[in-house]
Amino acid sequence: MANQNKSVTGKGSNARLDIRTVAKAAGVSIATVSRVVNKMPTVAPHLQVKVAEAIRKLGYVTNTQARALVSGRSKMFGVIISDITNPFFPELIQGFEEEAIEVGYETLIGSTNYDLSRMELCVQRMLERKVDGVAIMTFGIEEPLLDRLSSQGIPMVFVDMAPRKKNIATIHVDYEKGISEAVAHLCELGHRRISFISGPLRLHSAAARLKAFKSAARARGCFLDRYVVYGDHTMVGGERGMEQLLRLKNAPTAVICSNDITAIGAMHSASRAGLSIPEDISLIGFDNVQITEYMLPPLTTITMSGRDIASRAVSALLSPGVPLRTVETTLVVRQTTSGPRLRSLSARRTSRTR
Amino acid sequence: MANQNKSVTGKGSNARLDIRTVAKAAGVSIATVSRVVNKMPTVAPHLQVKVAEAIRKLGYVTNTQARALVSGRSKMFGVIISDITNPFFPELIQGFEEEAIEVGYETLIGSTNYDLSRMELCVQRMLERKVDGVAIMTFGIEEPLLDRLSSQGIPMVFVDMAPRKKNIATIHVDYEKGISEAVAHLCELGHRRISFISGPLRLHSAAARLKAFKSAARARGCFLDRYVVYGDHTMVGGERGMEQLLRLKNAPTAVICSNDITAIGAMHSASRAGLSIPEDISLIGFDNVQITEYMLPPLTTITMSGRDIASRAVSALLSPGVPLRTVETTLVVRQTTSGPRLRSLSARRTSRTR
DNA sequence: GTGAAAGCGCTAACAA
DNA sequence: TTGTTAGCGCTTTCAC
Repeated sequence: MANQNKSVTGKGSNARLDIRTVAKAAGVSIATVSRVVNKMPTVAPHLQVKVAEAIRKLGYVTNTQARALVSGRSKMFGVIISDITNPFFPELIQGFEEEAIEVGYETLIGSTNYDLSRMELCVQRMLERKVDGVAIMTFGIEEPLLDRLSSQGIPMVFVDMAPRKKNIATIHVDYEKGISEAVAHLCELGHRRISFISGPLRLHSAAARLKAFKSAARARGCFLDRYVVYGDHTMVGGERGMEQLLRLKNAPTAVICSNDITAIGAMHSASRAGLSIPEDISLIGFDNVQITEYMLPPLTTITMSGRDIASRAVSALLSPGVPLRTVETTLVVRQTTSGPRLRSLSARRTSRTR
Repeated sequence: MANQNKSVTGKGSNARLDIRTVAKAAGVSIATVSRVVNKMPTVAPHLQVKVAEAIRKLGYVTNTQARALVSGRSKMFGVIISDITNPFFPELIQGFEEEAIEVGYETLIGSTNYDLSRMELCVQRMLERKVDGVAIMTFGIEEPLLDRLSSQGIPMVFVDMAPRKKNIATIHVDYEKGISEAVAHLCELGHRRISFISGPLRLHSAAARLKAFKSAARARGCFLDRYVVYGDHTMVGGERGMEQLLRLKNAPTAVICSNDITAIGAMHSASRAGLSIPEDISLIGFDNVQITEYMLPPLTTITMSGRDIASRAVSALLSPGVPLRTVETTLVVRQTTSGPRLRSLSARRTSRTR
C-alpha cells in the first residue's frame, strides 16, 4: 500500500505524522494547522500557540510534495550547468542557492557535462519535478528542448543569449569591456603576437568571448587568425591549446584564454615546455575563480562575478517581467603578464618584415 | 484555486495535461496509462503503442509530486556537503549524481558552509522533501539533528564516523595508509621537521587525518606538537597556517596538509615568503583534486577518490544492510617534495643538540 | 476566526 | 489484461 510504516528503525511510534495528527493533538481542525504552518494571520493567538507547540512536540514537518500537488507550486528552481567540475559553477551555484533559500526556494541542480542527451534528461527532470523556474547556465541549449520548457510556461533565464520566446529572460554579459581591457593591457606591455584559446563555439559564451577578442585585437591591429586556437573549457583543453600555439613558427608572446581553467591548463603546459611565466609568455584567464589568486604565479584574469549572475537569475525567475542589469567584466592584473622578452621583441620585428 | 492555468505564454492549450488527458486521447483508462508510464509488463502491446504515442504527441510528463505522495517514495537522495567551493565536493557530487541517476534517483544538494544553522536548514529541507536517503558528507554533524533524520527512518550514510544508530551506514576511510606513506616518503627524503596543517577538529575527517599523522610521525620518531597548526580546510586557512609555521624558530622543512586547498594556500604563502618549492620546503596535500596536477609545481598529494565514496554512498542508501568496503588512500608523488636543503639539514642538527 | 469538504495527479488494490 | 476506485497529505473555498 501507499503508506506502509516507514519506520525501519524498529520504533513503531511514527505510524503517521501528518497534519491530522497535529490537529488532533492541538484540538483543532486541519485547516487551522495549515493556517498556522503557513503563517496566515487569521488565527487566534492562543490557537497559534497550541498548534505551534503540538508541531514542535511531535516533530512535524510539512510534506512539500502534498503541498506542491495542491498548490501547483513546487517552490523549487532548477539550475542547469554544464560542468560542476569547473570552479566557476560551484561559485555560481553557491550564490544561486543562497539567494533562492532567502526567498524560500529549493535548488535542483542538473549537470550536463556538455552532453546533449544529459541536457535532455535534465530538462525532463525539471519538468517532472515541476520546478517553478529554471536557470540555464550552460551558455547554450538546443531549440526543441527550449520549446518544451517554454510551452509549459515555466519561467526561464539564460545567460548571454536571447531566444525570441516570451517568458525567457536573458542576463547579458559585457564581454567586450573586460576583454578589450586585457588586450589593451597586453599591447601596452609591448605584446603584438597575442593568441586566444577559445572554448567550443557551440557555447554561446565562448563564441561571444572570441568575438570580443577578435574585435579588440583588430582595433589594435594585432589580430591574426592563426593565433586563435580551440580548447573545450577544461584544463586539458588548455594544455592542448597551448601546445598547439607553441608549435607555431612565430609563437605568441601572450595568450588570453576563454576561461580560467583553460588558462591553468595552458600555464601548466607552457611551464612544462620550459617557459617561464610571465617572462617568456604572458597569460590571462577569464572568470576570476578563487583559485586563480593562488596559482603560482597568481593568474591575471578577467572578473565575471558568478554571484552577480546568480542573483540576477533568481530575481528573473521570481519576477519575470523586470529587466536585468548587464553583468560587467573587468581585468584584474596579477602576475602572469609582463612585457615580452627582448628576443621575443626581435623575433616580432622579424616576423613583421616578413 | 489550486490549479489555475499555468500558461503564462498566452497559449491556452495546456489547460491541464495529466494522466486523464492521456487516457482520453489514447482511449484507455488512467490505470493503463500509469502502467505504461511505469513500464509494467501487463499491458497489451497495441495499447502500449497507443498510449506511448499519445504521451509523445501531448508532451505529457509525469508529475513526480503526485507520484511521490501516493507511493511514499520521492526518488530523491539528499547529499549534504560542507563547502561546494572546495573542489573535492563537486567531484564527489558529480560521482554521486551519476550513480543516482543510473538507479533512477534525483539528487538534492545541501551545502552547509560549515555553519550549524545551515546544517539544520538542510536537514529540515531534506525531511520536507521526503528524500529516500541522505548522504552526509560534511564529515561531522550534531547529534540532535541526526536524531531527527534517524527517527524518520530515513536511510543515512556517513563518511568516516559511526554513530551508534541503526539504519546509519558508515563509509570508512583508511587515512593511516596514505598518511603514513606520506610521512615515510618525507623521512626517506631526509626530512625530520615535518609539520601538519590540520583542519578544524570538529570535523571528524580532520581529526582522523591529524591522528593518522601523529601516529605515523611518532612511529618515525619525528613528531613535535608545535609543528601541528590549525587551518579550516580553505585556502586562506592554509595560508595562515603556513605563515605560522614560518615564524617558528626551527621552521619545518616539510608540511603535510589536511586537504588540497589548504596545501594550495600554504604553497602560495610559502612562495610569497620567498621560499621555493620543493627546494626550501616540501608540501603534501590530501584529496588529489584534479587541479593539484596542474599546480606549478604539481602538488604531491594523497588520493582519496570522491567517486569511490560517492558510489559507496549510493549503494548504502539503496540497500541499507550491506557492508561497505573501506576507501583506500594512497600517496601520489609529484613535484612538491624533495630532500631538504643543506642549510636546513644543518639547522636541524643544531636544533637537535639543543 | 474556524471547520468541513473538495480536490491536486497519481498508484495500487481489487473487481471484472 | 483492463478499469474502477480509494486514498496519499495538503490547501483553499465556502459555510458557519
